[in-house]
Amino acid sequence: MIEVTLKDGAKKYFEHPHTVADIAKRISEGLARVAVCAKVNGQLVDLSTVIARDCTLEIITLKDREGLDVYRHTTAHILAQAVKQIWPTCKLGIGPTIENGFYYDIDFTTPITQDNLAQIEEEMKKIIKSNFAIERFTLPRKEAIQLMQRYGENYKLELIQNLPIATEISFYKQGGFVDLCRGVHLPSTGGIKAFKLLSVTGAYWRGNENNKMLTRIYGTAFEKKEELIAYLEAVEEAKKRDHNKIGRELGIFMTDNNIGQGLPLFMPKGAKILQIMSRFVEDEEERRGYKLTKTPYMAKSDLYKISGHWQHYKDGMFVVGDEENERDEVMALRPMTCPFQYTIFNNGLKSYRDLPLRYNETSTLFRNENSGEMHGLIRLRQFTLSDGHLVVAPEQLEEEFAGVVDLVCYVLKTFGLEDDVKYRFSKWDPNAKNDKYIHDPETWNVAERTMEKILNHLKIDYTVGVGEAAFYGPKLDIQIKNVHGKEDTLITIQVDMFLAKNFDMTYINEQGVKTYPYIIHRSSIGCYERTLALLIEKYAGAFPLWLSPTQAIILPVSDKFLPYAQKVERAMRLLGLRVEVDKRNEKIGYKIREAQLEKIPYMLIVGEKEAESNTVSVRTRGQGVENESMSLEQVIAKLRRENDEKIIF
RNA sequence: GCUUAUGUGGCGCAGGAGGUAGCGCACAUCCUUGGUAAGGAUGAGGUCACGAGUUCAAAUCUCGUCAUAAGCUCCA
Repeated sequence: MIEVTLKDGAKKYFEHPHTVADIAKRISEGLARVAVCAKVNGQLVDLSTVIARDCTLEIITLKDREGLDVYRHTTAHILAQAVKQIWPTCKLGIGPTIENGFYYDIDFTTPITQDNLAQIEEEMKKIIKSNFAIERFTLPRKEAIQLMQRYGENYKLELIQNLPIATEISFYKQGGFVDLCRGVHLPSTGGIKAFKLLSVTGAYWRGNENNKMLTRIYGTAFEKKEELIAYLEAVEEAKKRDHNKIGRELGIFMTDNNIGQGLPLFMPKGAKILQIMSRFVEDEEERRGYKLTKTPYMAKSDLYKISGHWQHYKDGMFVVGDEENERDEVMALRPMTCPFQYTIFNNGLKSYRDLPLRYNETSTLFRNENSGEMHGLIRLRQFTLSDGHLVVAPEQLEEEFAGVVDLVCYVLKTFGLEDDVKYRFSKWDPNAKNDKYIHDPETWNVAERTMEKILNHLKIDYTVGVGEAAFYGPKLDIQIKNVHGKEDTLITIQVDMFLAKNFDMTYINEQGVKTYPYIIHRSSIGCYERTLALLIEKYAGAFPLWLSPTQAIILPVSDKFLPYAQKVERAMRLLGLRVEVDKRNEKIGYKIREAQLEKIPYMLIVGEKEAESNTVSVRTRGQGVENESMSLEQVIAKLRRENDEKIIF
């Protein structure tokens, strides 16, 4: 007797082994129709898997995440089969599922372009229509290798060679096509109802830039056509919020061919927002006991040799002067602020009474990124960081770290971003290339254990990123996704274990002994440009009042009321509100439309009625909102309150 | 840096089988002084990213450079 325990706890008994598909049928015909695969004892398996022993069984459908992944993975195999049929000489790499679809990396002998996607889709449709059975089979390692050699699949061969020696190698066969694959798959190719190939890009084999670049075809698949269409529309919709598009449309920033990549120009509106942001951050830091510094944008190479940047980060720096020429003084634009603030700390002997010492600086940095890496305001060659370093005694580390986390959370909340971020504990990778990290496993372990303790104590919900640390220490990175779903670091808090020693930073402790301090390297809102990008996307350009470059625009109904409009403007400006008057000789409907498109929070309409009664007609940028007539004092009080309390709607 | 695309007046786009460019918005002037998402007329503005090559002739073809987008690698 075989006992099968279902997800709801019910038990089924069978005298003989049955396939998962059969068991599903016995449970219900309806379930059998929607079954995609199953979990047996928690392990994902094909429907054809034979159940011969007692187990727990959960039938997976397309409503489950795993089911959808299986469905998409099968689509990736159909893509591979189609490509092999059209270009028999191409070699297959890997074809996994990703968050919103799948991709397949393929080495084409003759490169293909986006124009070929339609052709491939047609071939895929034929394969789907043929409804080939998808059969799993396994081979011993040796035979698996022979099979892949026979097919000439050298990438698959490499994958097999990296599998543990003992494992049986599994393959899937559909029609005349065989692919190395762990599985799981649909029972036949006909199960795919809606898919689309999205793009062709390059991707290095095994993610290593020293390897050959293969062609990556991205695609997605859904249970129903309507879902596919809805997904594609949602992607298009998201692109409308793209900061790189609306940031330019709204006159926040621009770029210029003659100025260069990664060097945006902030126009008056963008510059205003950046100023509001940095004033807020600097004021808040001052309130929390930070001391502002202002340090040079460049330094002699000597400084970077002490900090280790010369050894670990030279490719990322803009070096000024020729090292080969003895008469040149070799300088570099700074990629980080740390060594400068450390130098300030070192000016004068420090006592334990000086600690914790919290330095902050609105710091402009320069990093020579590779040309393809720049992206809108998110990846730049020059950017300004809300940077800072806390020099603390060992026993102060935890409290100060917690203080930094508190500041960061407060700042995120004020900008309305607190629900959009994820925390990542970024560790070093002991197996990384020699020069990526300072090699001192013991210190790394100590620092990482300390940080882990602090994070757990603060009850921060984090993921771990191995190989994501800075060259000098582990980090708590605060991650955020942009409109394309790509994740970037917004804020970083690091425990720096090496640079203090390199710079011989010490303080005299209570016992009169020279001691190395701990250093927390942190930013409070990250780099302003990147944060601005994320804010543009979050609010689709309709910033909260306190961040809006123009908070209200006064719209006179006609020229006759311009004097009153200007009176209102003066009154509001005097109290620190950022207001403009639309003086143009246009109809009121036209001016409203323009203000609406500029996403100005408030429109104050003034005409005969208002001028006589010393009021304004208030319209908000939200659609369908009734206008409200308010006295000048009322509207000023309302806007000031909204501004001062940094209210986010 | 690599892969695939793109680069036409301030912006968004047409066109371009090689024979010296169009539209909409914006801008200027005039008419209209109009009450909650585009009133009308007239006009100015570009040698089609830049450089080289092919050609009688290039914005249109070729190559290179620069820039932009998505992805890879890298990273705040």
